[in-house]
Amino acid sequence: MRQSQLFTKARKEAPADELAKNAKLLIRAGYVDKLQAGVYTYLPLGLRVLKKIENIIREEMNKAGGQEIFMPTLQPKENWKTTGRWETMDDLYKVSDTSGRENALGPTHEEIVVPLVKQFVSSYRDLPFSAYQFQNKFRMELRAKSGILRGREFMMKDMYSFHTDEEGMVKYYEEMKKVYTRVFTRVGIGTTTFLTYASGGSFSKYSHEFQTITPAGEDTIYICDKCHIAVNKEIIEDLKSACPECGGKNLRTETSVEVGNIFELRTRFSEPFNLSYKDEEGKEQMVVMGCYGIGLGRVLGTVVEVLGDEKGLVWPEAIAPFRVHLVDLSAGNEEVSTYARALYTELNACSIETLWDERDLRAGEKFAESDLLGIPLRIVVSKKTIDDGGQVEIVDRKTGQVRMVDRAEVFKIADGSFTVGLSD
RNA sequence: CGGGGUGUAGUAUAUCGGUAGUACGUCUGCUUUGGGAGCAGAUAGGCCGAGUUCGAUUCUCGGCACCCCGACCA
Repeated sequence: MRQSQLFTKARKEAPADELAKNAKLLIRAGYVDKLQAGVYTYLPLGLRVLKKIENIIREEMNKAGGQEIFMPTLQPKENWKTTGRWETMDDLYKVSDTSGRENALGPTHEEIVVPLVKQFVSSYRDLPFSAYQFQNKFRMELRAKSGILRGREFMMKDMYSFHTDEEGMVKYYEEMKKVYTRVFTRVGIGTTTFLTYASGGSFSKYSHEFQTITPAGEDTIYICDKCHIAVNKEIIEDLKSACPECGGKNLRTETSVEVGNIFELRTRFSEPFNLSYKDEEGKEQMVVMGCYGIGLGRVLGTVVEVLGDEKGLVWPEAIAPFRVHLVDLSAGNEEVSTYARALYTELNACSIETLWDERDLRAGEKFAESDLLGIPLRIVVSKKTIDDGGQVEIVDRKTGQVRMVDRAEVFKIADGSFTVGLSD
């Protein structure tokens, strides 16, 4: 994409009232726009990142056998009455239309997915399976905060699994722990994200959260480095400050943000909707459920919190909006301009996503903005690089390492065999 | 929801009970071109409502919005 055609523009300064690093950087760089507290627009660059995160999650969910669906936001009051949550869920948005009909704006989708699958499940032969979706959730947070980390409307992946018995559900649940670990590794926060024991609420003994260490978080976790797991604040007392896996008491305290969670729902929702099946003997049994959530915006914001530096955003390759930022310093020089255009065309031909900054601006401005945008590899083309024997300069955004390389070498990026900053 | 803070141009800010100033941005022109460059010109602002006052952006009250702390967060 040509940067001159991008309708958003980077700003020099962040809004004064934003304190959260993720909000400051994402707004400055033109990735998101705040409409109101906890409600954000994803602009072209931000949406590209969000979609990449979405696709990684989609791949992993599909691998785990998940079937993608898309359920409505507008949900009839009756469904929520059935589970009792119309009254008990404090952060439920309730809307009524001119006919007086009341609906909930979905904060989660058990109330929808359970009646849905009830239509299709009647025998043990129909189980198990899992269904998931990417959907905007609405939660009336009394206090939206921390930029995009805690919003009132946010994109979430929610998956629901259905099983004949607890054993099958637990097996799948255990599998999902691994799937989630893979997701967070792939989006670039693997080393700072911990499977965390949390309170099971009304459903089971424990649930599990995925917590990423960052001072921007609002949770406290206790990490057992030996087992590479953590325990959250709510249950650390119950566990007598010991690791639930090895019993060790040598736990490290960290501030963290919850990027995902998995719950054993068991029959909490199958009961009220009477979601049952006939077993091998023809006996009626309750379907056993699990559910698995990941907040996409929160993952994006967390990556910014963890990796962003004083110059701006820093994206892991897997979720960067573009792979290459082609900084063209031709400044009206035909030779340089032609060279840059040809390079851009070739990069596109190799399917290397490239943002070409062909705007007529001074170099300093372009570099500063390039740093802000955080695209992993910067390729600089200028009079200087051309006079240097037709080489280009490649800069690794993360490490700041600079290398002059032969032009042909640039295209090794296409098959991943070339990365700046790695050993020579 | 309890407490605290802040509302002035697109952004960041200054001043003031009496014509609202600066920087950045944006627009025009010229120069410049490896770290947010220069010159000239232009553009654009007092959150909303009520009260006090000859006069309110400024003082008072109410509302709203945003940020922070707490509570809450299947």
